[in-house]
Amino acid sequence: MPTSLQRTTPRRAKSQERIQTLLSAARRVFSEHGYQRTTTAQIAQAAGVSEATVFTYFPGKRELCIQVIKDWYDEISSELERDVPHLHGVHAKLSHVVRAHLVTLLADGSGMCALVLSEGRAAEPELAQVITDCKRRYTAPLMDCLAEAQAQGQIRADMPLRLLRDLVYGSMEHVLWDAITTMKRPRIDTTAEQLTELIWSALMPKDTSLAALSRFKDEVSEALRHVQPKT
Amino acid sequence: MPTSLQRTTPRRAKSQERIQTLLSAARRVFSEHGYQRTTTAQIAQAAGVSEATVFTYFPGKRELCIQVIKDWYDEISSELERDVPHLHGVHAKLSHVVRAHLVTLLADGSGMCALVLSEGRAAEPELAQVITDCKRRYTAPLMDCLAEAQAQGQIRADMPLRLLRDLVYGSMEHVLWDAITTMKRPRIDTTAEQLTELIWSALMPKDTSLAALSRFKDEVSEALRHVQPKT
Amino acid sequence: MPTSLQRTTPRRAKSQERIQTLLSAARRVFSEHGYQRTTTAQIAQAAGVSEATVFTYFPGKRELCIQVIKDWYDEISSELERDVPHLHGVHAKLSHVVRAHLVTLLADGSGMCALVLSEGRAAEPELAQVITDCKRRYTAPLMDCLAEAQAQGQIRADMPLRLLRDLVYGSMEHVLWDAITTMKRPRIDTTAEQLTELIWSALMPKDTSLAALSRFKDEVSEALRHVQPKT
Amino acid sequence: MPTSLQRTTPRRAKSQERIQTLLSAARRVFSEHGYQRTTTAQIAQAAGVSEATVFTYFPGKRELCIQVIKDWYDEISSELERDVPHLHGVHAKLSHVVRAHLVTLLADGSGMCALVLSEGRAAEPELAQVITDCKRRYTAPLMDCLAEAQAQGQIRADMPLRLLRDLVYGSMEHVLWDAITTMKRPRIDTTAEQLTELIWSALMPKDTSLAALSRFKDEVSEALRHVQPKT
DNA sequence: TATGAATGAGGGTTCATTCAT
DNA sequence: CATGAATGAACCCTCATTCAT
Repeated sequence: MPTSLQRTTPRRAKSQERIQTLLSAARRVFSEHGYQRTTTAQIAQAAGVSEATVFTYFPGKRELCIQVIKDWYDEISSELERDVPHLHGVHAKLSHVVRAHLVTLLADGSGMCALVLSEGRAAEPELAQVITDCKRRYTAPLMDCLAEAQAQGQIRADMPLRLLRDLVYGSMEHVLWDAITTMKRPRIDTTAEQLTELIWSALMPKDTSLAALSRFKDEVSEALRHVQPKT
Repeated sequence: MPTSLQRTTPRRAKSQERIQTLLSAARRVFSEHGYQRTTTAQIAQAAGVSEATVFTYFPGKRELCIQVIKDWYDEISSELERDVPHLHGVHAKLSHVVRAHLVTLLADGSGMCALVLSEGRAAEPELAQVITDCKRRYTAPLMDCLAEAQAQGQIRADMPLRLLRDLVYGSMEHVLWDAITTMKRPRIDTTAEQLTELIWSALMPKDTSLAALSRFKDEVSEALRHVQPKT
Repeated sequence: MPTSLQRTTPRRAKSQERIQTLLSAARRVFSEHGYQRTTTAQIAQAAGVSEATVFTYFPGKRELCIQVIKDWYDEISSELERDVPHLHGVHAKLSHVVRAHLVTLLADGSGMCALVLSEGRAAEPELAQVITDCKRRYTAPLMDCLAEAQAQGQIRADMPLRLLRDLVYGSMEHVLWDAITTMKRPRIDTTAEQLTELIWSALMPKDTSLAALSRFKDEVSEALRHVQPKT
Repeated sequence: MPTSLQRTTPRRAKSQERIQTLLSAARRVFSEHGYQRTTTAQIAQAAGVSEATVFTYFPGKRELCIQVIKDWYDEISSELERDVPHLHGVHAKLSHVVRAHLVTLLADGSGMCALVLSEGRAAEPELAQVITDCKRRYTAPLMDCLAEAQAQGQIRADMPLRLLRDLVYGSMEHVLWDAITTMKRPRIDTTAEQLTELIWSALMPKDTSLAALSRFKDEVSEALRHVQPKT
């Protein structure tokens, strides 16, 4: 499609552009200073527009920040939703999610990590609620996987799923916040592997006994008999 | 015998009493509204004194909040330091710490939980620093125990201690914050036991062969499912 | 043609106009009450705007006052810089400066005199510094002239220039402050002439002797021979 | 008289002592920080008493400061009143007063100089009034002498006495304030001599013809320079 | 639509002074 | 008498938000 045609809807396009400019500027400023310490004046300046224009497109500072957070979660949630299904096995998925989480929140200098970790618990209740909601979708790919794994006995089923989520994401948040406050960036790969391993140990059914292994041996033998070529 | 007409907040109190009154009032208000949304006027009113009196005893709002937090951490840290040494075995200590943590932060209606969880990540850097420092002492009884246990091979030594701390306290914070935001108080006993059990599993030294097998099993199972779909 | 209903302080003014309005109002209020006793609320009221508007245009009370003082010194310094060079002879320049100083500071009811005399010595160090700096420029036309006159032997050179400045401006300040505190306005013309005469006596070289006059007579006679028409 | 007897009026003595302690402490603090920036708390602390005690002996901060200033002026005025009469001749008295003034205000580190110079013009009208009054007595020894000298034709009588006072004390104040703000202590002896000499020149009766000639010379010289440029 | 301009609604802090003990 | 304790009354400043142009 030719570029020139896109000029047929300049109004709308302009409007959308403006919104994007604002969101982008707002993300930058909110990331750097946090919600409370960011002023609408800073955002307007960063976006190169007047302060009033911010309020033309967003009802207020809070709503703008909410949108920023929603958009960001959209991005990283989409990524997970796109990638996780292609992985096979609970362990692989867990490993991927852990690594992706750390990479996303540590590797980029976006500061969004500090924003969501901080505002997720901040005094602004609406913000905290939005973050809580966004987290639900973000954690779904892994949680769904874990739920299924529990149902199939691949991981221990004697723990509420909710607690597993606390274990996984709580640990990671603690790691991240520690990194943020101490300003020491840990080796992401090592940390991801270690964290995965730790969590994995916790997830394992208690009865991973020799008996179970024995049963498993039979399964494998039987299976192998049916499989010849490299899939 | 004191004056027959006793007031809860006498108009003229001894310095120490007034300080306690103020700290107590401040703890109540800060707990309920968080640091930022609390005004010095609210604190003064809650303490039954004029706003200026607050500043007679504390240099400012921040310092008052810091003292509130320090005092609270003092209390719960002392408790741990008193009780933990009497327990024998890593598991017993872990179990106690987890349970005490949940009890302290969930059972009382003080709201201090929300305050420290929230302000520990909030925009006021000085507060966050104080909380970080207090946490160090608070987590020491368990962390010392875990360090020793690592040295003696009672728990896995292939993980940095720091990561174990993230696992333990991160999980708990997540549980707590979840409880705060959803306003659903979980069964403390059950949750404490389950959490202890989960963490304990993660801490156990790996029986390498079993673990490897276990993970191998997961991979193979997953592979089989795809190789011979719905046999 | 502008709107038929003109206000002295239109609710929406151009930035420059508002700044002028504020500076003008501030000059009035600061002049009357001095820096410390002036409140930002008073200035806002005098300018017919809200208190917040004051802070839209000036970083704070101090900066506003500084601007008021700078502007005022700009005016009177420019005047001197414009007029003094057209005058010939040290005496004429001294006479003009003294008269202009008294006229400026006594004749107008601006009260700026009291402000600069007072704040020039007040507790606010930044203000005092600004006034000191402004005075340097203000006194330059005369001081440069005196310096040159010293070099050419027209006035006594055995005194530090600095002391001559103290003599000239110290005397005048004392006269002015006396007028302010006693609320008696002296006859400006008379006072200016007398003060000039007093100072001039002090500036004269000690050796204005007959010998020098004798030499001078020759000079004049010689000169007159070359000059015919009325210059 | 034996010391023990003085103990028969301990109450009164104690009271007087306390007042002296307070005045002494107040002088120290006011001198250092100026009136406005001094708090009653500072004074109380410096005196080693409680803040309330200050108000037991003085109606308020202002009155205390007034007393401090009065006492100080008493001291230096008494000194002058004691010494000046012993001197003979106008010049000797002028010389002494100038020197004594500079010595008193520059040599001691009391800071009273800055206090009276500053508060003499400050926004607190009552203080300024007190200082004005004190100055009258302080300047009297010299002013009386000058008045008499005028009557006797020893110094020029064509100037109001008031103006001579402005000349003398204005010059000195300017010198002092300059010293205070630039923090450069001038050589007191040299400055005193030079200032005396300058002022003395101004005070001398005009030898009318010489003076007129002198001024005429200045005018002619200037004119000649323009009439026959660069001959 | 975009904005320059203006502001309402607080917030934290200071300090001279009062008063019951 | 001395004071520990308490406070009333300001004051400067911030900022999200509104509105006329």
